[in-house]
Amino acid sequence: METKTFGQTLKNLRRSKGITQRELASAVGVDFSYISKVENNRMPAPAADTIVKICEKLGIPPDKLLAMTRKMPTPVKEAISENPVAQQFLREAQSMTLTDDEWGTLTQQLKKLR
Amino acid sequence: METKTFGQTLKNLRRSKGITQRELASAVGVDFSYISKVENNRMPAPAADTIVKICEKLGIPPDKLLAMTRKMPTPVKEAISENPVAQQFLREAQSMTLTDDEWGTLTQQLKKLR
DNA sequence: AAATGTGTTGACATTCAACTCAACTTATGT
DNA sequence: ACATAAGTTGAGTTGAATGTCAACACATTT
Repeated sequence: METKTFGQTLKNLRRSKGITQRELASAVGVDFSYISKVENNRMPAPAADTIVKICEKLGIPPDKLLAMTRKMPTPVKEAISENPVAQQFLREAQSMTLTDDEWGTLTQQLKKLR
Repeated sequence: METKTFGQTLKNLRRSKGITQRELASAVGVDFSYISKVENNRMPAPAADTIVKICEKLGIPPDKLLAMTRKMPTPVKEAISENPVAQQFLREAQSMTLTDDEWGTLTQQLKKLR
């Protein structure tokens, strides 16, 4: 399981779409030199919301890149942090160290809720 | 439902255990004047990890105090944010804007998992 | 009353995230 | 070879989070 860095992964994705750093940067609203640094791991990964914008420009879902950074997009974070019951749920879940399958089960049950 | 502030709640808890600000502070690893400010709402609530330490010293579960803040302990945050499946669950949940009852139901189902 | 323990306040400090800006280098097309 | 496009690098900025330190006030004990 050779884990690539966030920067390398981003660089590959961007190139595969034939987009320059400048194009990506201006679409996202940051300086292109910042993209360069991120791609070369000179800086930590961007804020979650910036990652989401990057993925929009690249036309891909943000899940993979987000998961590499241990960051959460603002809407998700707020939805959770404003709700004590949700927090309770997450603390339980964490202390149980759920498997992926179990998370999947919960997602199913979540959908059945409506 | 008269909601007490974090500071007031902490002050009551600490006093009920007969602990001074200095004792608590040194057990937690912060300056006692910081505890004072938090108790008097001169500062925002401490970092989640600090709250956990406070509760350890007080001999109580951190849930109640944590729930009063919008913060999540590092282990919890990391466990969910580095797991794509968990993130997917959260994105779903967030987009559905679950009620407290629904979160409660999920917590029940979570416990039934084992 | 003096000493000691406890609490409060204002000003300042540190760390980190998340960048920007200007200058430079390298690669590419004509 | 030259111009232009693309990428890299160093230094500095801004703001939020999370505190520290010194000075003082109040309360309690001896």
